[in-house]
Amino acid sequence: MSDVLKLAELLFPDVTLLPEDMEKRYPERQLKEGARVTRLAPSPTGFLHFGNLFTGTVAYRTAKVTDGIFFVRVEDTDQKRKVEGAVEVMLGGLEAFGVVADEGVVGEDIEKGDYGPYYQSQRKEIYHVFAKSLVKQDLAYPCFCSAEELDEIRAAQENESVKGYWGEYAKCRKLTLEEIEENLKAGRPWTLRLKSPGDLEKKCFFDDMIKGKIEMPENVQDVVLLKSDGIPTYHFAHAVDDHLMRTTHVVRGDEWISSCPIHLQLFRVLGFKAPKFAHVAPIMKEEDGNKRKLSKRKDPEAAVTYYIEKGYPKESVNEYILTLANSNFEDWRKANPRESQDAFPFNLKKMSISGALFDMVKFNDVSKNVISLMNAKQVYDYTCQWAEQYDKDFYALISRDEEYSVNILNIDRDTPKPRKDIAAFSEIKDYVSYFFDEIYEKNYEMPENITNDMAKEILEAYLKEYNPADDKQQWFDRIKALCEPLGYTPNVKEYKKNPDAFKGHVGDVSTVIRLAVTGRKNTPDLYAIMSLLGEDKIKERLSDAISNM
RNA sequence: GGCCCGGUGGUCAAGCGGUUAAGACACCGCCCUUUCACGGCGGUAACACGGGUUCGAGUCCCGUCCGGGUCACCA
Repeated sequence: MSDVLKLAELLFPDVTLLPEDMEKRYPERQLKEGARVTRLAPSPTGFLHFGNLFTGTVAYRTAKVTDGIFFVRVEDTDQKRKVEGAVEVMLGGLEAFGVVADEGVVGEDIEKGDYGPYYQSQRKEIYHVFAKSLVKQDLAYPCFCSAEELDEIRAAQENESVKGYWGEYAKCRKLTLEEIEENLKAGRPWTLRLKSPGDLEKKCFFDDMIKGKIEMPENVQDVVLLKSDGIPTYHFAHAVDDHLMRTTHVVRGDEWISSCPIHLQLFRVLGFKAPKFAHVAPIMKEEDGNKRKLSKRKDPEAAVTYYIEKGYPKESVNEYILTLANSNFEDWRKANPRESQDAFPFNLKKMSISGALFDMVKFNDVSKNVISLMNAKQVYDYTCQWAEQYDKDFYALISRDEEYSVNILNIDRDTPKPRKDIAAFSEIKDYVSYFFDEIYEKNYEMPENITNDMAKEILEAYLKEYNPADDKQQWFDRIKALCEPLGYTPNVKEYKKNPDAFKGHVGDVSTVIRLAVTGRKNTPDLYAIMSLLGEDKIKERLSDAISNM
C-alpha cells in the first residue's frame, strides 16, 4: 500500500464510502431545459440582514423564472457563532417577504427534499468521504501547526506579496508518513489542508453572471479543508454541497469573488463541474460622503425586522428590492401596475455591478405607491395586523368600530387617482388621529396671513351656517357664501390678480375651518372628514376653537 | 501593501463607437385645485481626471485618482 493510501486510512479509518457512492445517492436533477437550481446559504446568526433578503430574492427569482428549484441550506459549520432559534428568525423573515424555499431547511429542524441533510453540521460524513478521497490522491494532507505557529508565519510574511500557507511556508506539507504518525499518536490536533496544485504564474478565469469575465492568479494556498474538529470550512463545504445538491447557479455576495480561485480549484481537484456564479453587490449606505455596506450595528434598516416593525407592507420591500436589482423593473411596473411581482421577467444579467445606496426616500415613495393601490379594507386589515402587535392602544381604537375606520381610510382612496401619502402602517395612527378624541391633538396655530381674530370671526360665522345635512356641493357653496361678507373672495384667481383687495380667499377660509376641526393644515377631503365626524363633534370642535382663539 | 471589482446628475440608473446623454426618486416653477395630495406640463443637474486608438469615445486601450471587496481552523 502506498504512503498516501496508508495516510488516508490513518486519518479516516471509519470512512468506507467512496465519492461514487455519493454521486449515486445524489443523482443529477431531472429538470427541464434551462431550469436553474439556486440556493441561499445563511449562517444562523439570528439576524436577517437586508442583504440576505436581497441576495435571497435574487436567487429565488432566478430559480422561479426558469421553473427551477430554490433551496435553503444552513451553514452552521462555525460552532462558535451558533445562536439558538436563529433558523426560525431567518426563515420567518424570508418567508414574510415571499422568499419561500422549495427545498432544504423549511423550518427549525424541518427539512424537505432528497439532497439533504441541509444543515452542514449534519453532513460531516459526506465531507469526510471526499476528504479521504483527496488524501488518497495526494491532494490533501494533515497540518499540525498551532495557532501560534500560524501567527508566526503571518508575521514573517508581513512584506511578502503573496501571503498564506503555501510554498516554503507550508511546513506540514513536507511531513513524512512517520512524522505524521508520531504526531497523531501524540494526540496533536490537526486540520486537513488542500495540497494546492496551483501555479502563481497561471491565471484562472470565470465568467460571472453579473460581473462578467474575471481573471485572477491561480490559488496556491494550502487552504484548510477540515478544521480540527472535523467540520469543513466554508470553501470545502461549498464545493461539496453545491455539487451534490446540484446547484446550477451560485448566487452570493460579491465579497466571495476573491475566494473564487480557491473554489474553482476545489471543484477541479474534486472532479466536479463548477456551477455558474452570480456575485451580487451589497447594498450600501452613505456616511460622511463615503459608501459603506449597510451595517448590522449602525443601521436599524439593515435588519429586515425593521420593516416589519415599522409596518411597511412586504410588497413594498419586495418592490424596492426588485427596483434595485433589475433596473427595468420600474418600467415594467409602470406598464403593469397591478400585476403580481411573480410575473416580472427577472434577469440576472440586468443586475447592477456595483453596490447601490439604500435610499429611504425612494423606498418610501415605492411604498406609498403600493399602499395607494390597496382598497380601504385591505389597508384596514394590514393596519390592524400591524397594530395588534406593535401598538396595542391604537389597535383597540381602530378596531373598535371597523366600519368607521374603513370609512376613514377610504377617504380620497376609492378614486382613479388615490392619494399617495402613506408609506407604512405605523404612520396611520398620526394620519387619522383627529378621528379619535383619545389621540386627537388640538392645534389652533393659524397660517401667517390669518390672525386669531380673523379666524374667530370665520369660525363664528361658519358655526351658525353649518348644516350637517348638506351634500358636498351645498357644503362648499356655504363656505363660499361666507367669504364675501367677511372680506374674502371665493375666487382664487381673483385673489391672485388683486391680492390687496381681500383679506384672503376661500382657501384661507377652508384652512381655518380645517384647522379648527382637525388640528391640521393638510388633510384629505374635508367634506368627507366632517361627514364622518358627525354633527355633534363638529359643533363641539368649532365651539372649542372659538373659545380658544 | 498584493490581488480583484467598480466610477454617467444629490440618489437609482439607461446607454454596448455616431443620441439634443433616456427614465424614476428628490428639488424648483407653472397648471389643475376650497387645503393637502394626486395628476399634467416644464426646469436645475451627470459621463472622475489625463493620455492614446479612431473620421468620430460615456462607450475600446493605458495611466492617475477615488470608492468597494478580500487576504482566518468566520462565513
